[in-house]
Amino acid sequence: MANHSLDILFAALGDPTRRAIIERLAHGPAPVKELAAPHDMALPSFLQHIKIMETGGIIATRKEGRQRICWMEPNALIPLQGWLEWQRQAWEAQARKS
Amino acid sequence: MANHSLDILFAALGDPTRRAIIERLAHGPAPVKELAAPHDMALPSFLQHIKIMETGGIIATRKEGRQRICWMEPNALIPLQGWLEWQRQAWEAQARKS
DNA sequence: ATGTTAGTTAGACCCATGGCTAACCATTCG
DNA sequence: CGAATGGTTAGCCATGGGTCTAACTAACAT
Repeated sequence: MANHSLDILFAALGDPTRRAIIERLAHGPAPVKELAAPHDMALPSFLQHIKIMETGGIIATRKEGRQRICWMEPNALIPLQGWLEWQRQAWEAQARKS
Repeated sequence: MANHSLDILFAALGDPTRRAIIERLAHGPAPVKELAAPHDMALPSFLQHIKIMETGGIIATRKEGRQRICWMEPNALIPLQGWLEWQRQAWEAQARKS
């Protein structure tokens, strides 16, 4: 079961900066500047993370004046929950047999 | 919230070979040879994946004769489910406000 | 004792990732 | 207009991840 979208999603969440962005956006949209503020990192480096999550479908963005507003794509993480749940159930089914 | 263990867990699941190993082990323990069989890959490369998951606490292993048996560490993935669920709830709480 | 099986260790290689600076646009403010 | 703000693009660099081959060890089979 080589699922390319799981590759991208799991890899995206493997970085603490990106998880922090998600944690922030879960509470509502924000411009790049505000998202970047807590991360001691040059803006271009930070923007890279934004782009990774946008192309991965985890967040979406729109240009508004000179700002770029970012927000969660709330269903993006469902495949991950699905996969994890699947594993858990497979495990429990086999554990019950022994 | 820089959680190092989430780093390791998410990164581990970002690789399709490693997810496949988990999917297999969810159905019960197996020796390295059997795990490696479906993966067109040299044994040392494959062993690397095993080691990553073992040090990440996702699987455990024991030497048995000349084989090494691997099995799931069934609670390892709980932090991931926890984090995902947390995000989902944060999102829903803020969505309700608008 | 010899050969075969199943891992293991060591070393090398390549490319993707994550970070930087410098220079450049586009929008808004005074 | 001119300066400041918020992003963006381009190019560089170091590190790490995933792969390989070659050579070695430990256990089992004959």
